Amino acid sequence: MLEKTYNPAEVEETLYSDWEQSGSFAADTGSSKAPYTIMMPPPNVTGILHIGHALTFTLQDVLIRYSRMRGKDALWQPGTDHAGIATQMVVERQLAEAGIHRRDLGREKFVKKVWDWKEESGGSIIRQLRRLGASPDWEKERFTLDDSLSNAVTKVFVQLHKEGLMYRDKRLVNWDPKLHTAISDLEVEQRETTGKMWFFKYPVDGMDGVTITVGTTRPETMLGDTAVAVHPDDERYTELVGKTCILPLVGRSITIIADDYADPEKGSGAVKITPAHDFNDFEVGKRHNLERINVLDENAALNENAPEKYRGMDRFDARKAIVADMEEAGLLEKIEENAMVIPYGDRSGVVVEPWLTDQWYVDAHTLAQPAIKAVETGQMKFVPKQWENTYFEWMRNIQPWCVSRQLWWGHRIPAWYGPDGHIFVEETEAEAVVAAKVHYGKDTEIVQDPDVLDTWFSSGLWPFSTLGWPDKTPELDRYYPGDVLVTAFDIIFFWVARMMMMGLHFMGEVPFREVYIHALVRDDKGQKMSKSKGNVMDPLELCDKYGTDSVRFTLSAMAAQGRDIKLSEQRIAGYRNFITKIWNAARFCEMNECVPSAKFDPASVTSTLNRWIVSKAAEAGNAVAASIESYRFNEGADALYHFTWHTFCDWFLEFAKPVFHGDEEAAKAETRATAAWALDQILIFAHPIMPFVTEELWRRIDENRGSSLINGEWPEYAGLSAPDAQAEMDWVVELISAVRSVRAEMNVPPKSKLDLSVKGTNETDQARLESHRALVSANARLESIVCVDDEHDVSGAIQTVVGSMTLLLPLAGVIDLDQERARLQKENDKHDAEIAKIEKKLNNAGFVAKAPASVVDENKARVAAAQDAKSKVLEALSRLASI
RNA sequence: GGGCGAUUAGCUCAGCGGGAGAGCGCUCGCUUCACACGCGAGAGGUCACUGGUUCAAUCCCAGUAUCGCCCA
Repeated sequence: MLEKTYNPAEVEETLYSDWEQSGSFAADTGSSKAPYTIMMPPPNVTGILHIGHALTFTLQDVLIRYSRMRGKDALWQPGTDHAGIATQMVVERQLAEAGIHRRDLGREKFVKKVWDWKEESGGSIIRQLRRLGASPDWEKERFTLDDSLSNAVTKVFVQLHKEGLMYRDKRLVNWDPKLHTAISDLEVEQRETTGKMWFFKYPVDGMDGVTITVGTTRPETMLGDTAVAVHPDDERYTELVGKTCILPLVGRSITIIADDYADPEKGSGAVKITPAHDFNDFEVGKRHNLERINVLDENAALNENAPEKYRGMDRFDARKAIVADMEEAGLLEKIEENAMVIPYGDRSGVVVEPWLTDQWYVDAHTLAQPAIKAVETGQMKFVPKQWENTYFEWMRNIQPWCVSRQLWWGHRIPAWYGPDGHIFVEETEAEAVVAAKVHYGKDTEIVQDPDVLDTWFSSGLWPFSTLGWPDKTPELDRYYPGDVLVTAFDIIFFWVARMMMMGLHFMGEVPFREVYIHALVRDDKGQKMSKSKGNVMDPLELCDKYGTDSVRFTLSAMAAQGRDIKLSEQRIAGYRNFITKIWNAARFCEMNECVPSAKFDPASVTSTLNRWIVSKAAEAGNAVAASIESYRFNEGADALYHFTWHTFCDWFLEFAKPVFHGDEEAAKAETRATAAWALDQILIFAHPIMPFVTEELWRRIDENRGSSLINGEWPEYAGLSAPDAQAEMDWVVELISAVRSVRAEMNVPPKSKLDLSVKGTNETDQARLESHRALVSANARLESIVCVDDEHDVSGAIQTVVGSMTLLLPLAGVIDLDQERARLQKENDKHDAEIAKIEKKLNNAGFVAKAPASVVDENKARVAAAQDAKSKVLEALSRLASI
């Protein structure tokens, strides 16, 4: 006997390990089934499961479990990402607590420490994933720093280099002065702030007392100025172009140049040019062949190129000092408030500095071309489609991708330098040594590049590196390309774009056919959840409180396309109740000896009631399947919820009660078998979303099944449609609802049973009444049901209209005539409104002429029905008047 | 500045060219032999605003307002 409520805590762990140990999650390379592949976006090894993970992994698991039940050989490839900066920061922080800096340890020891940390505390997110019920093929779990994946990274780097798509260049990078590494454009967060603009006067050479005023937001970088620019058309400055001015505090003579970059509207119209410290100025510098003077060190403090006084000062201290010194020199014209955007490192949270360094770059522009084309031609599709725009926008304007990082944790760049700086890019040191010998004509000492690669470089290879590439493995052959990638929009650039470029370049094929972009779970202010903002919700706490299935169902039900999710705990509680409802439906079936049978054929049932529920179950199952296949998880969840609660529980089981309590053995047997079958269907099509409770019930309902639901088969619901049975049961539902409505409005005590007389019945009505007498009586709480003719005395009866029938309920003594009149009047008004609305349409010649015939007919039928009902109500009203 | 999205019941949100929906909340009545995490019956909405297209607009188009996000 099932308990009164489902207790998730008791079953989840057992079921999960049972699934895992029985190999239910494993893909099978030798299978004759068609493959279905999802690459799990590898979470950071430092990651803690947050609600966004819960959403994305739930949806992926729904797809995987569904596909598995659909007879596919499903591979959900799991793993974790080494997360260069994030992981290094975690370990550095730990060391810092012990007062140790990574430099004290040295590279080798430090990297060892990180590995130790990874083995001990890393990957907790993988354990948390199990709590979520996720069913990836754990045997195939990978880590981006695994030997085989690292090997792939090296190969890719070397090949790209050989093809000229990977190169070293001296350019401005986004330098993080706290982490001491370059970061890519994507890792920079642009924050709007109100800052200041300082107006400095630079004395013009040879023109006594004449100055040119430049507006700047970065006074400290003036020490590296190598020009002043004005717009060529700016007449205020025409005379000064070509002349030189003196850079105050430094004394260097710099040229006044004309360049379109200077905006006459902004500031004074003249702008100082610091090619070594500003991306725009760098471009201007290139056009005018200006010297690049770097005045900052790796900490963003002033370096030896600055005048002695400022050397070693932090950039912001230097700013104050310089402004003060300029003011003292009488060269500070004014200070204005200025709305501006300041770049911050997304990991460190400090202001990022454009800094001139040598870095490795990927020619993303070239790689992007096939990746753009693949989406244009539909080889890869975004769902929802609108995200194509985001993808195209970025891909078409893609910048060289800086992939080197000045970190120790990550894939070491396979490049070695000779004494003269000559670069050797090879897969191994041995090969580099050989190359150097060839190049120099003798054994020559070479030194490996100390840098590592951007984490996203290896992530970009994930769809094929995890399958064994560059080896030609059976897995690679079978599971690439994947079917769908499921992710949030925020990593379209970081990851999706990179996988597309790498996949197309190295595999010659897109890495996946579709990308489903789901919502972002935001906090109550609509803010993106992130660790740094500290506004994360803990899905595991919710799982503890409500059960994992409740959380999964809630997330699925809210995963509508195109809008972000604001999650409320109340809603989870509501869906927990749904699970209890399923549980109790099963309990009811158990109490009434509804046992599933393998021999049961749903197409063979005979009673209207059973044909009806079979038909409805098939509809629901098909609706859930179609929803999942089109990534409309919310619609699938709705279909499931509605069928289970409002069709199966509210009506079918209630209708089955009189059968179960009756003495027609054949009907009883069929209805029991049908109920058991329908319940099984609910478990089947609920399983992808709610794996635990469904599996538990599947086993508890029939301990001799010998199979797990996870390995169950999703039936083809064909040939089960029964429109006649549906029409008939709809009629019954309407009848019962009408009686209940009157009872409630008239405050009839629930216990008292009424005698129902029905007027205006046709043969169909009479036959239906006859065959459903028991269940109508039970559900409407009736003592008797009789059909009467038009002459029947209705005095003292409440009347209500259902279709062409008028229901008469004897409520003499309880009827408040005024109340009853008001009730009927209200009903009448409703019909009037309906009739007016439709007639207006039908009276429109254009409508009748141009609308499809079916729509016109439908409206005609509706207005006829409403008129019929109205006349019945009017009749009732007139009878009332005559009492 | 450019782009995208949102505006529907008290709240959170579905729907999207021909009958306005869900969950929660609210009201009334029920210890009805599966379930009070329940059952039954209800209340509640000029579908942001203004134009346009159409026989027909909550839905399509244009504009306005407000809010949010992304990119520069």
